[in-house]
Amino acid sequence: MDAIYRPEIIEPEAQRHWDEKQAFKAVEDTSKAKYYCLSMFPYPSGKLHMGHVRNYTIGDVLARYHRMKGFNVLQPMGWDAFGLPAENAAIANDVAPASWTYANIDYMRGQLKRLGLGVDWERELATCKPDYYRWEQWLFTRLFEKGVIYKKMATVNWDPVDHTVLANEQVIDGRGWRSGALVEKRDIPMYFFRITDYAEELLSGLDDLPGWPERVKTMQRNWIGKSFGVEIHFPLAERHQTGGEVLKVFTTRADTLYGVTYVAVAAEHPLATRAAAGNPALAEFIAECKQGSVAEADLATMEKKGMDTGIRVYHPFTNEAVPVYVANYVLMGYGEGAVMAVPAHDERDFAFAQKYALPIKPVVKPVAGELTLPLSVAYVEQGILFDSGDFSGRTSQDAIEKIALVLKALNLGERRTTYRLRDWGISRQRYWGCPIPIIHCPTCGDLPVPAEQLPVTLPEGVKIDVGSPLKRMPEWSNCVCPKCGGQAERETDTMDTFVESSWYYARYACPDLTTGMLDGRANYWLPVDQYIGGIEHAILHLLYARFFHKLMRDEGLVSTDEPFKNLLTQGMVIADTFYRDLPDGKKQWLNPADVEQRNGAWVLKADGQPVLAGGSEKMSKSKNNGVDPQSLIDQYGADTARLFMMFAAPPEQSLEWSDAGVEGAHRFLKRLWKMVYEHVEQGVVSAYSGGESTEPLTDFRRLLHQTIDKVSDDIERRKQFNTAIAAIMELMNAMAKLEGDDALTRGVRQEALEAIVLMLAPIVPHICRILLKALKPGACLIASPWPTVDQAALVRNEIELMLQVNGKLRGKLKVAVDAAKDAIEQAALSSPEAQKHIEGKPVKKVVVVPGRLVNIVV
RNA sequence: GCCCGGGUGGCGAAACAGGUAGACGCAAGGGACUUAAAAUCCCUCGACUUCGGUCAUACCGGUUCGAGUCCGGUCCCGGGCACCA
Repeated sequence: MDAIYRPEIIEPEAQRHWDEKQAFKAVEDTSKAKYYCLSMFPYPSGKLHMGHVRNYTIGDVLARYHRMKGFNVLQPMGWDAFGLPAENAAIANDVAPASWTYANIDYMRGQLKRLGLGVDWERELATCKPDYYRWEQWLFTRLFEKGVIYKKMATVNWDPVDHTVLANEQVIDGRGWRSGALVEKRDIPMYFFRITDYAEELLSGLDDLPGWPERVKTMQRNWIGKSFGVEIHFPLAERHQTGGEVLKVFTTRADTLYGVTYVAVAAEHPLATRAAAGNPALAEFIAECKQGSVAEADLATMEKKGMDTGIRVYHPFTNEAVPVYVANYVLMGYGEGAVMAVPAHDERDFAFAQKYALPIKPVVKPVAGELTLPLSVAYVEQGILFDSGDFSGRTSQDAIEKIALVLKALNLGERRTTYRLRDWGISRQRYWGCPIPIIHCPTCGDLPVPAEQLPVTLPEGVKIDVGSPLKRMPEWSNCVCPKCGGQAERETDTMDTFVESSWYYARYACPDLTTGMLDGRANYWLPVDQYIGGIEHAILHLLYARFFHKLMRDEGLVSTDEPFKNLLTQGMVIADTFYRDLPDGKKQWLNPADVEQRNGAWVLKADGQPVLAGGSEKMSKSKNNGVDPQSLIDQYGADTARLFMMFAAPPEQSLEWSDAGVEGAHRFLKRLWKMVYEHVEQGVVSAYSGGESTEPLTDFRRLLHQTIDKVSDDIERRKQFNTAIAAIMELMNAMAKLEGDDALTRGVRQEALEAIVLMLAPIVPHICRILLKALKPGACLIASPWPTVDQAALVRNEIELMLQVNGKLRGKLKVAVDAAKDAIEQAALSSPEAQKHIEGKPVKKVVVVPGRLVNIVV
């Protein structure tokens, strides 16, 4: 064994060794329990950033740990290779998206291998390859025929200067990021997945996922947004006849029906369009509402505006006329695109009514007490109805039931359950994505591409500028109708990249399959036992993947209901952002590595000129604040990078990036190396295996086995690696104090070092491989089992209790481990520390918490 | 704006089920070794203190013998909001 720790030598050697042995090749084996450990695959943005290192190290620690515990482990890796950044890079650097993407994949694969991940690289896949996306297209055609996919109009961000559709990210302050033009909303035809058909199952299925973090399930529940309410019809004619025209609204607060003072409809609502026909001012307002982005965050924060349509509807019970407003805050896509407004009992309606001097009519008061009138804020709680006709005096809950019944009898509404969840629009007017396998025939309509003609291959090597080149490639889009044989055209839109990432976890089971999407191997490996990824995917990706799993199940492709049994959502690695304002009003984002602080101000290192700080955000390409781990790995090695990342914070917590402490992690590995070196230099010894002992050795062995117990629990149950590492550090500190070179002491030291090396192996595998071979010549790390706890070593006779008087710590008390409660009380009361603070005052009671403390209350 | 998290020493954090606040590490200061430096090793390290203690887990209030942990409210930071992935 070398006296000096040299990661630059031992790490490549270990990686070469594992490669040659195919150490991490996963083979289906029904004789062993399987463990499918999956980290979310990366988008090949160019270089790894610290968030990737965190994600993949967590996954690798869990995979290697379970391997040591005897599981048949699968840990694959691949590339989420379609997407917008490739098009942006292609425009900026005048390269084809495909070659940019493949070059990034090659570079990042090298970086991942350098991290020493225990990945089965034979299963690697890239979603931009036809052998992957052809099965996505195949499933699409089946779902299209089944009616799970349909076409309808949808609103997008339209850049009127570049004549292109913009992603929400590309709209900055209501303007296109490249052109600077004011963005407009535009309706275009798109394909949709009927995810709302699965809303109920997606919601109830969350209850069967005990291995998911509660916060993720809460977010998904809120996103699906099941609400029980009442659909209410407001007739358009004063003397309503059954079958006459009505305006439908949905509300969860039917109890406030008598407080309705206006009805608000979305700008796209047919009633608004009708009213605008003879009203230029209204038409102009509706046009104004159609400006700006479609993002909900923008809609929700903009100024609430509205305009009277002049149309009146009639209250279903009182027959009073109610004005219909067009309001920019009403969403066409939710409910009926119309809401009944009750200013007295809804904050948003209250503000709107005040702005437009509309009446505010309270009809619900608290169960105990009265409303102070006039209202200064909306009263939004439920309560007791008043001024509500026959319903006055009823509770809100009761009134909702009764009102629904009466409406039903009048044929003017009924109880209804709605979901906030909307169908999933997957059409993208972009080039670098999976082509939607549809053929448009002027005589036969929209037809799915026949299975034998799949895949519809995306032409690579295409140069692009603004917009999708597919729309300008008739040689690609012209085709023959599979039904009538006439001249037809291919769909030129591509799919949302969330579609690819919704099923890749299943394809890893059989990435080489050329005759189908999935085979029986998928049912061996699925569900994923442990899924690890950023919390930013809590809703969209994880919901879409759950949905897709159910679609595949209903096609008979998989046999389970849910794809991911256990989920670990790692916190974001965030870093400062810096920028400069460019003359054209755009921002130039600068990497934190190129920026430094001089005299209290941030400047660019290159030119010394000031830059602006933009706050901390998750590391991303768009904000250029990713920190490349490469220099860290080059300088200290992969083990140090892994150890440092795992020690910095618990996985679920967000982590502000700082490299302070890297030295410490490296120092720890050097210390470990030295400790093993000095031990083995004295000759081979076998580990302590029972028999005689001394008090210090018994105490040390108790700590050793407590540590094994704690580290196992930290990794397996708590998935908290920082405390596992801290416990091992404590153990090593205690061992450093252990004196003597006699055979007994050296045997205990051998036992401890073997355990330490094995416990650290999932985190820092390269160094542990060498250290284990030094400790036990001929031993193979990746075939070694996890250390076991010697229960006998844990036994103790005496414990220390905290002694409190009135909840304040006053001393400590040593008692026998099996001491009776009375004896503990007596010992506590008679102790000098307690006597001193009792000062003769009467003792009210004594609280004894077994194994913890005694509290004397005076 | 809405939904979900978070806030503890100079810094990253620990305290797992309401029971010793600050484990472990970083930085800093002091010392040993060295011609010197690096490396390594040892010690100190929340604030105040009359050296008895007192205060302290973003802020305000509550429950409890006892609150970083539970409840109500406020402020700040991060994630998501359906076309970034």
